[in-house]
Amino acid sequence: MKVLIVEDDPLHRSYLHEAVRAALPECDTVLEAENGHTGEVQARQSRAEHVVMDLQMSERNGIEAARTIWRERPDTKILFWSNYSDEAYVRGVARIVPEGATYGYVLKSTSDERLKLALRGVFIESQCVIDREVRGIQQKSLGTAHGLSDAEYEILVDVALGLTDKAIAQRKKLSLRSVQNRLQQLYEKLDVYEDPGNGPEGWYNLRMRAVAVALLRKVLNASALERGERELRSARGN
Amino acid sequence: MKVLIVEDDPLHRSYLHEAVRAALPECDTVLEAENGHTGEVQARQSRAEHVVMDLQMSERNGIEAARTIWRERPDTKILFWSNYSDEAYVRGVARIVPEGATYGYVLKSTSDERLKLALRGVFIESQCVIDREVRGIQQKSLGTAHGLSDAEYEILVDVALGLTDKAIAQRKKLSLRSVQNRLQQLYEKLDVYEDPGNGPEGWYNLRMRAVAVALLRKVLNASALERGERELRSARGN
DNA sequence: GCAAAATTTGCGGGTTCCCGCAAGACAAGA
DNA sequence: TCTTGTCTTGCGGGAACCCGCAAATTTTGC
Repeated sequence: MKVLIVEDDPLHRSYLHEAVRAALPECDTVLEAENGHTGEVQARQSRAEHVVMDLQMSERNGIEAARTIWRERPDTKILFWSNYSDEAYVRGVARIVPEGATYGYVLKSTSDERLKLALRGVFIESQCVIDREVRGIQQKSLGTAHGLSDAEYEILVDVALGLTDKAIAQRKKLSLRSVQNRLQQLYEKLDVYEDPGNGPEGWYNLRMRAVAVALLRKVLNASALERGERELRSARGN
Repeated sequence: MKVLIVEDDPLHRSYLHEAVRAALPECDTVLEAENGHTGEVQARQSRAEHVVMDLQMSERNGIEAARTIWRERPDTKILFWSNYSDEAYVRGVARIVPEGATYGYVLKSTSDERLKLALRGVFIESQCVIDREVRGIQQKSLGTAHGLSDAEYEILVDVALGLTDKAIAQRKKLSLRSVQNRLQQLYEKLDVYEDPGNGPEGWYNLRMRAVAVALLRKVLNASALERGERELRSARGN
């Protein structure tokens, strides 16, 4: 059994190495990669079916890398291992998990014990192991309470990239007014309308404010923006 | 001699602990804090004059903590130790350094040797030690080439928070038109005007696009936004 | 102290955004 | 089939944004 570790921080990498050795005596080789790009290459060459993946690496982040790995071999088991449980990351991972794939998502702050359980759960028992905190975010993100639907999320990204309503309409094959409707839903859900009595009226530019709120709440983050920007550019150049 | 380490990641914390022990034999006590808030408290209680500070911690980030520490004792020597050299962080640190204070800024990816040199340089020799990469960002940020002036940066933050032109005018005590002028400078510097021939005209909402570009280039980041939001709220509630 | 340079301000207009209103489109269910 | 609910689209208008132009003001350099 082979395990590939993709993690850019050397300290965390060697910690993971130890953890894998300790948790999985049946594992005979542990490979390491220091960013998403070399991670993809290593996974392809070594045919490793078990991967521990950091999100948020320079060069190429974990979500991108995981996507291409899963595209090539959808039965690869991936344990995501991240500092943050930003809604944007959780949503990003959920978007790329193939049908029936087994994966896990644990925070770097979890105990050694929990990490060990996650490693065995995902790699040996083929369970999906998701940390409580992360699970909480996932629920919130799906629960219609103040969670955004996929449609709303996509339009949020487009707006955040700086596209006009017209451009979004064209991209999404919708009428101008429909785009604006979705925007209004977004404004509602993100609770952007001003508290009456808190400063004069017209204090906020709703469009911008919605994005600001999304960023502050981590519904959106820089890495999601980068992803959006790349997609936009590639859509242009075809 | 006392050294206080403020760092939320336990692995990095113990690594730093070792590094301090090795680099500074004259240091008799090493204290640790796991976020900005407890860091401030520890600094106050222990009267430590030497601090190694992570930026980007939950609870209270390094810039905030450093500011209050320096406010109480401006001669404290602080070595910032961060994963990133985002322009927003570099600018954030530069904003709070008191006149004549000695500090350093090194990346977590530097070698043990360079870290050691930085520790001795800042704490013993009272030099300012700044990593090459960080220095590069600093230059770029100050060089008028495509760097933003303080005025432009501030307006960028206001826009990014979602304020209307009118609101910004009021806040900054300027006329509406002046705010719009500053915005135009911003659009120019961030190079937001579309490549003619790249899609139809009117593809971008300049206001939003400027913020998106700033985020993508790390001129602005989530932590700068949070800082702005706090300031905004406190300005409201007085 | 004065002239040049940079900033600030007002005006006017074209464009985009924000949104209420109401008429179609489509699916699920009685 | 008819109702009910959700989603989409068009129309219209008020507000905000973007910006060229030119006068007023402040800052800078000598």
